[in-house]
Amino acid sequence: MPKRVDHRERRALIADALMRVAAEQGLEAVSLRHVAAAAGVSAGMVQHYFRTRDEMMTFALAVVRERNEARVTRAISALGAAPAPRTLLRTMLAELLPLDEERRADGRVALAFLAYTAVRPAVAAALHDETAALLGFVAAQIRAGAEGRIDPERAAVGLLAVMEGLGIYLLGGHYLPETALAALDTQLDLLFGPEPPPG
Amino acid sequence: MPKRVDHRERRALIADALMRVAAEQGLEAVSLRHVAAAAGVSAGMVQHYFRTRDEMMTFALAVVRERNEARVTRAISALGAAPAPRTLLRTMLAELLPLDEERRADGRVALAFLAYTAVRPAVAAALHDETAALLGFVAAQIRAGAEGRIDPERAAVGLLAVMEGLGIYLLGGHYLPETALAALDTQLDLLFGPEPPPG
DNA sequence: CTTTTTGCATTGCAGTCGCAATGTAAAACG
DNA sequence: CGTTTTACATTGCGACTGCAATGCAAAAAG
Repeated sequence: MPKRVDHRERRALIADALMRVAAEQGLEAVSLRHVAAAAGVSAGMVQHYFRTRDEMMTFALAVVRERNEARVTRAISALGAAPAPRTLLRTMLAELLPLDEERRADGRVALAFLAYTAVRPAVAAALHDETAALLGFVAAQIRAGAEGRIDPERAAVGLLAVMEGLGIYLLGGHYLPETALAALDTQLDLLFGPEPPPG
Repeated sequence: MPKRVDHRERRALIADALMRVAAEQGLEAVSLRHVAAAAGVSAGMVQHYFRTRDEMMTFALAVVRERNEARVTRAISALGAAPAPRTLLRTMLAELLPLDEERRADGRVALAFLAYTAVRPAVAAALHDETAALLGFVAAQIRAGAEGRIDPERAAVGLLAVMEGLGIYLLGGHYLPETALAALDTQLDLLFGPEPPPG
């Protein structure tokens, strides 16, 4: 086996370029040649690492999900051991919101993929599992931290929906970041009772 | 002026076909020829009523928004005079969720347009105004109906976000319609206090 | 050394795209 | 009547698309 190169690295390089194109011009502008140009490589090389466009798209979708997962994991582990459920949820959900330009770019790509998968149900299965896992985690936190007034499952569905909806509105530029964060805190107030965050 | 035809009617016919194509295959499949085929007319006729593709897209986007507005207006007026704020909000928000196949199709198109406008900020201004108007209305209802415990503005942002997020998850097939409705009612419980709906 | 496999570049092809140009039929106007 | 204006239909062009095919250099294998 000659000229060993790191396949994952190359694919990640190409996927990065793809996401740059998608964030700036939409998924419809993602073509072999555009991505190649954005990555500064030849179109043939892109074709060498992704035999079809769909294969490239699927890989990029996986990258988006892994990025989000890494972000959440990092933010949570930075909280130290056994944080309060409310703090944990607030940290996690705020991390998932497109509050800075980097996350906005990722969010635009995620939104484009959301519309993409809405028409290709086969690809949407992975997202389904991700939501289910997230939902279970959030419900557990609510169960642990909130008073027993409300059904944790239902409250978790609502809380995740708030996060998702705020993300959409933020991407559309309808709200300022502080408005979205205030709405998120208000939602947590409703679930956990009013509690001014320390610091 | 010869051969008088109703321009609005023709444009609506074409826009209907466009939305059928967009709902089934995504916005990227919306081309002059595809739309013409779906409408059962020639491509030249489409070009006669929309000089550019962008003009056609913009018109279709307006149609989506008008459909939603009409749906909400109809559902609200069916409530009779002076309904309770909570009832009003629940009716309105439930009407905006993609709970049946017709609204799912519209929702897929709306989602596609959302991703579309995320990359074309100039087109997004109209959506911005719509959100602001909706937000003011929801805030007024909350102010009128909920106890003074919470800031109506923030609560309105959260409530709209819940609706939007539930819509996204419903389109992705992550939740059943009854799960989404239960989450919506839970959210209203949080704002207005637990109150079993009559009937 | 030769052989073989891999990495990548280039080229070409069939198809689709938006859009302009052109043609034609028909109806209102003078 | 003729003229003009509207409502389409058809054709064609340049640009772009995904993708297959082909070529070629370099490095590992024997």
